Amino acid sequence: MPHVRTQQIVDAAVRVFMRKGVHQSSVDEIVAEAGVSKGLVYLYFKGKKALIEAVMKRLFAPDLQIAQRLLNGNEAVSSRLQEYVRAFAADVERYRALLPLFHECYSMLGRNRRMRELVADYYARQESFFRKMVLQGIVSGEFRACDAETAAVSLLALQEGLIMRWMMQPETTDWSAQAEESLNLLLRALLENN
Amino acid sequence: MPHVRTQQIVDAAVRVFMRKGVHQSSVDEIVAEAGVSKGLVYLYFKGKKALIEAVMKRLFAPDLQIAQRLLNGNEAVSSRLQEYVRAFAADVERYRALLPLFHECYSMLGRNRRMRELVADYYARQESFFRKMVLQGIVSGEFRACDAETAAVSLLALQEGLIMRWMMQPETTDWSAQAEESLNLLLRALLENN
Amino acid sequence: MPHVRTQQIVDAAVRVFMRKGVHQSSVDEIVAEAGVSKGLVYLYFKGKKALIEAVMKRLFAPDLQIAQRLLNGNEAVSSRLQEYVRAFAADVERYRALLPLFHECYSMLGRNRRMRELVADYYARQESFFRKMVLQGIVSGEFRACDAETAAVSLLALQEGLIMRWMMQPETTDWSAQAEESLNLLLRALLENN
Amino acid sequence: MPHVRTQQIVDAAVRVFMRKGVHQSSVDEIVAEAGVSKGLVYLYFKGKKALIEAVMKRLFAPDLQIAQRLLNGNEAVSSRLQEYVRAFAADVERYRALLPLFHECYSMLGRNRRMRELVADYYARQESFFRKMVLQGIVSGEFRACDAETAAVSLLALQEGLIMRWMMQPETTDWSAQAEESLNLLLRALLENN
DNA sequence: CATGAATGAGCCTTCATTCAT
DNA sequence: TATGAATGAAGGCTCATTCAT
Repeated sequence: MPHVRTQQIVDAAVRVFMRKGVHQSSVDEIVAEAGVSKGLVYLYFKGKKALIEAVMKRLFAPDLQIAQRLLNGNEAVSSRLQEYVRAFAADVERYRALLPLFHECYSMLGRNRRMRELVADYYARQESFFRKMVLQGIVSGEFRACDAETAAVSLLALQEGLIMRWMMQPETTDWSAQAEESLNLLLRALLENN
Repeated sequence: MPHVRTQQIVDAAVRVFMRKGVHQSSVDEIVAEAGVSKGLVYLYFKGKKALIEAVMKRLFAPDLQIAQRLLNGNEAVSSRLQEYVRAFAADVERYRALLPLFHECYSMLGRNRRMRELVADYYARQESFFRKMVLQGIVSGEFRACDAETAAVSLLALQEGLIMRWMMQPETTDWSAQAEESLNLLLRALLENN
Repeated sequence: MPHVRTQQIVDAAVRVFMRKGVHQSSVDEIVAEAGVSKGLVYLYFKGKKALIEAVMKRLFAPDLQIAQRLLNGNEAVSSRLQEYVRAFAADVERYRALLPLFHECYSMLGRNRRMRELVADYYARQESFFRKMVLQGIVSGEFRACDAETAAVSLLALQEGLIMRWMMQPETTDWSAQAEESLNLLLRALLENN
Repeated sequence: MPHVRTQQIVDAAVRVFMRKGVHQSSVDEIVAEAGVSKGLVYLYFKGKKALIEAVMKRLFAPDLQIAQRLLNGNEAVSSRLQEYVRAFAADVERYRALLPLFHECYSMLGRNRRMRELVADYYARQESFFRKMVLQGIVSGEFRACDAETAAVSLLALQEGLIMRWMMQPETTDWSAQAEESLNLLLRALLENN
């Protein structure tokens, strides 16, 4: 799968998709951007749909690395969640041009099983990360004995909602701070002596 | 603008978009659904883009009526927010087939100023509703003296995030309850004696 | 069905198919020949396949008119069959450039149900014509009491086989005479006092 | 030409052509079926056209062995022709999946000189066989003094026509019997005392 | 106001063929 | 001999948009 040519084409597709959106981009444009022939795309991908899926797969991949690292940290869960939010905010900042892409993908969910599985998998992992973090907090006595599932769902929803808000108001200057404040508000509901 | 023919076409467009999505729907299909001629669509709308915008305008409109009513209520803010969540959940349940449509719109935000304004306006109103509610709570002593802006943003983000989650996991049986639990968690961070 | 535009497109398709064959002809060429836009073809025909079917339908149609006329004649069956062969030979002569077309169609029979039905129908009618003629001959005492079915099948086979032979040896000068001689040979097996 | 690799490729091509037809088959499929590399095909054949020609050459080749054997037989010509028909019917039965292939070839005749020569040669041999048989019959007094050429042409046409009929009506159960009946009818026109 | 026949640019995809290795 | 990655021309088809009536 990490074939050099696959990489090259997916990279180009990401760039073109960022510029024009998925539906407005033609295979010709991707081909031109990648510097390969049109036929080659169909040698490595079954069609445009498959290429889109590959692009999304690639875009979803890196987000979970931060989570994995933080899961094994020693600091307070609150601190680690705050660090996560900061890292995530930086990530989103860097790939902000990709946000519309995600929404295009989300809009396919009802009609594309592969895409649905891809996205569902990503969200399951994210939720799992939050749940584990909350459980760590409860076990260590940092958090009160709340329902970890509800907390995880709320944290995830908060994250997603903030991204959406950010997409709609790109002029917000200090998005990272806003995200942290929201997180802190929610943490207040989780912390023990509060 | 509220011409009877305009209405007829937009209604048909909504139905077709629900069935197939915005990009997969052709003007021919909408025309057939509306029972009008193709030329008529171009008499009332400048093009497909304008039609999509009209459709979204219509879809964004009604959601805020509940909010307006609750804003003038007498019960505790917590109760009214809970009621809002229930009403909203019921609404989303009813129009769940439209969710992908919204995402298609969101994906246009970067390249369509009209759409951006439309959506931004909607979110501004939503946020305003939450902010006013929080302020009411603070004034009445129900909520502690927190930052109303942050609270409003968080409530809005929570709402959006939950919708997205629901879209991705349509099998979730009791979505309304889940939403209420998340709201309660956040309320815990806002209530005075907690 | 006999829409003026349909006619126009089918006519053009016949001409292009005659020049290049079915598979070597592109829709663009047909469109250019017909002097209409590409989209129009797809307004009247579901696709290239459907267009080919329409072409064949048209080509099969006229052959049966002669047969119908001869069926109601008063002369001896032998004479009328001879006349049929002459008329048919003239017809084939005129449309000789179309013969490869028929073979292209025949080669589709296994993978195209519509085409199969079309051709089967044509052959059923032809056979019916020959059977009725033979029966007329038997009833009138011109022919001996033979199996009309076998005779019809043989006449039909003879006709098809001669066409094929002619296609393969276009240089044959007097094809009509050859066809008549073959018919006479077969008639010898059918006539009473022989 | 009878190189082992050539054989291997042509064999594979025949199998693929039988499954999908000439035009619907890609070089890739033939290559996969043959288990060789794509480049190799172009090493042994100038292109797809040349490969098709090689395939047809192979398919036309074996049919004449029966004829040769029967030509040297001692039995009555009628009997031998009947035997020929039976053998031929069995042959066609066995290779019925190839019939569409022949029609695809026939449709190329007008635009492919090589193919034309190939087919013409085959038919010349077939006709020659029938002519010799008829002449044997005339010499031996079994047949009346008819025009051997006309008789041969008729026999050949009958054979071809019957094959075509069979291709179009694959459901015909006893094709061999039908063929024999048709032959007998024609023989009636050739036999002396009739 | 209203129609719907007509347009044509543009898209995705296929596939015979080549060539560096 | 043999490979198979790479090519790119060409094809079928869609669909937003126009315009004569």
